[in-house]
Amino acid sequence: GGLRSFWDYGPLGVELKRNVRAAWWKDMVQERDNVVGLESSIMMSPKVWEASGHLESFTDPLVECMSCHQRFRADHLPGFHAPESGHAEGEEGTVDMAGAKPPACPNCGARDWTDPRNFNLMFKSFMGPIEAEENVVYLRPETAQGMFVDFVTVQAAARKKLPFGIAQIGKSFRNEITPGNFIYRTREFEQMEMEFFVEPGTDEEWHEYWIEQRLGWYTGLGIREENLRVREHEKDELSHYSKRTVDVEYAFPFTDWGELEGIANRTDFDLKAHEKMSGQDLTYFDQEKDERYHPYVIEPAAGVDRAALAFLVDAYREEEAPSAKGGTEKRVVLKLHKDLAPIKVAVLPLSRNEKLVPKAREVFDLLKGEWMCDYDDAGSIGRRYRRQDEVGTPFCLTVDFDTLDDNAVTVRDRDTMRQERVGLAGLMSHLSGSLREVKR
RNA sequence: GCGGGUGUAGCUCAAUGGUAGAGCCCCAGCCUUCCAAGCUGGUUACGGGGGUUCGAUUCCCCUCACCCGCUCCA
Repeated sequence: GGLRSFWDYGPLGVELKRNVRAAWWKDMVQERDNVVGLESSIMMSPKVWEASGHLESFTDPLVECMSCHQRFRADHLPGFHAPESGHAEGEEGTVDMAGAKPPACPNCGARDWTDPRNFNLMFKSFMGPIEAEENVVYLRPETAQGMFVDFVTVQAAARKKLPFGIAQIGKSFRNEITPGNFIYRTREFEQMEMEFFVEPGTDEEWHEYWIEQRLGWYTGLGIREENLRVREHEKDELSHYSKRTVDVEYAFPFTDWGELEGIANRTDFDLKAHEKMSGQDLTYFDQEKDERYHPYVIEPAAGVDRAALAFLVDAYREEEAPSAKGGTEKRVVLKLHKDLAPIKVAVLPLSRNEKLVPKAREVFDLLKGEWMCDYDDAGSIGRRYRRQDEVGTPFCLTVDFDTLDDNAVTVRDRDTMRQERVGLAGLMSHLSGSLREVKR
């Protein structure tokens, strides 16, 4: 049996996700001299979540109509007192009867409610053998706090001056009330977050910069522009830490638009909050200006799983292709960007002929150290091409009887289905050129 | 969590109160030497538990999971 909202990625899915992470890391860390990486732990001192506001603001007080069983946020209905914030989930509030009747249910009009109940979105556990309140620990609901808590240490160790960023990829956990839509909203998910620390006053400009950068990342990896948009958050939907947030949204087939990434101006909220809680000085010393201040933070926060899903959906095509019998037939092909394709090269002997197989193995061995390759000798060559098309493999190499004489293979292109003859001596460099990242 | 719906093979479906078939896929062999060919054979399923019954995939209950809506976010 499964567990609601938890998913496993199979052999191809795990490669796709690895490639999404790698593409992000390359773009955000490797190719920038003002961004460094970090891997912080999933469990942190509960004080961190107290300081960040997640213990308080990640709590939704819910009431349920006893008549129609619809649920509403208690603080959105007049007459309710939510449980005092910052306390344990499950704690009950009260109905304020001083204000006459309880509110009418917006759905059915009844006035019969359950008591408001706090629902915190953080998973919790207990550290050590005693399951007591003082031993409660939380699974992080975002990776960002690691960057804030470690800000001073990383800044000093990496010897970075503002503006600079700290990037992290890792799992986060949120006890969502309603997960769903496959891997779109899950309770365990993976984030790619970067906190970019800037001088206050330059934050709005940098915000614009990162919005543009992040859009370019998606389109550079093949997402069609018409399926992307940027949406400004309304004032009342801003997170507790945010001055301004825009979402990068994708036109998922199951919803009109769904969020891929949030790009937030977190101001100096987090650094100041941690400073207050810990007593540690979290200011930055600006040598040129000879002053100390709390940097503002611009945060592009993306979901690995959502990005993978968007890339997958966007790449799926059904095409008319000529068939061997003369007519046309449907060809299913994943036109994934080459950087994202789970398998880069498939090695296919034309048949299981005893002379072809060892030669094909030789070609596979030649390439396997450099790229994720597949070896397949089962079925007709046409069938094997289509299999690779379906999983988005950019190139198929066919070892035929001529190979035994000319030491060359046929390189077949996924998108054009065209073939060219390439000698084994130049095969590596040929493929390197073909698979090289498409520069924006 | 609440309301509604649904669970049969990897996928799409079928049948049945007497323990399940098909197409596609997959595997093996033959054949075949560049775009899902053909022939032969083969693997794989009633989500789980309980009840009624001589017998349950079928009827009932519970449970788990998925889909749609409410709600939320990376």
